[in-house]
Amino acid sequence: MTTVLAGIDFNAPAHEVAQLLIGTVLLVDGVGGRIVETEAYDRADPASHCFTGPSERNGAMFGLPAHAYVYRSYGIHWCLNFVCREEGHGAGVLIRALEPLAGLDRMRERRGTDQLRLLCSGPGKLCQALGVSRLNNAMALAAPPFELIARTGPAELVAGPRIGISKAMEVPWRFGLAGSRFVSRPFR
DNA sequence: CTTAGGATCGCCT
DNA sequence: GGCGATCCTAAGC
Repeated sequence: MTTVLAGIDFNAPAHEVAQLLIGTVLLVDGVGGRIVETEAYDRADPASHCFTGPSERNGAMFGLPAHAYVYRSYGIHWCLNFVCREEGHGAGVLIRALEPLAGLDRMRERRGTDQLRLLCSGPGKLCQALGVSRLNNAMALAAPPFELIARTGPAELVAGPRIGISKAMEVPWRFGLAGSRFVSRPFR
């Protein structure tokens, strides 16, 4: 099984994969859009779920690269990560926001809003819009229902501190597509 | 515009 | 028993 998908080698540091993912298109069962915001988390990172080692919840992060790690946030929302592997350790990239492109009607139905900007502008929102749940945990990104499509041209990136964490707040591992109005919060 | 609080699950100390 | 890689709503300025 290859670790290369959409021209990206997932057997690489999470902060590199996080940048390469910006601009690629993610579909789940034909529903999705362009990735415009990501965050990287790795094994040496106190803010990461894998920092303290494998557990029932984070096991997928220590599994195969180019697979999904889905966890429940605040007991309510689902969040989707792409598993990377650095030096044999677990790491992941949190998918934080998409620019909606395909399956808009299904997204509107699942999200309960007509406003394009509110469909996928956050990790919990995009999982709801794409129908991602625990069922998708540890699934290969190379096979249905997942589909990852390489970007056609270069992407201009912006970076900043990650959102919603209380540790390692100085690490600038939040990445976005410059100028996109579909990010969860503006970059400054 | 900003801030505060509630929902609610699983892991951690 | 505490605390999140969140989101929504309501209230305050």
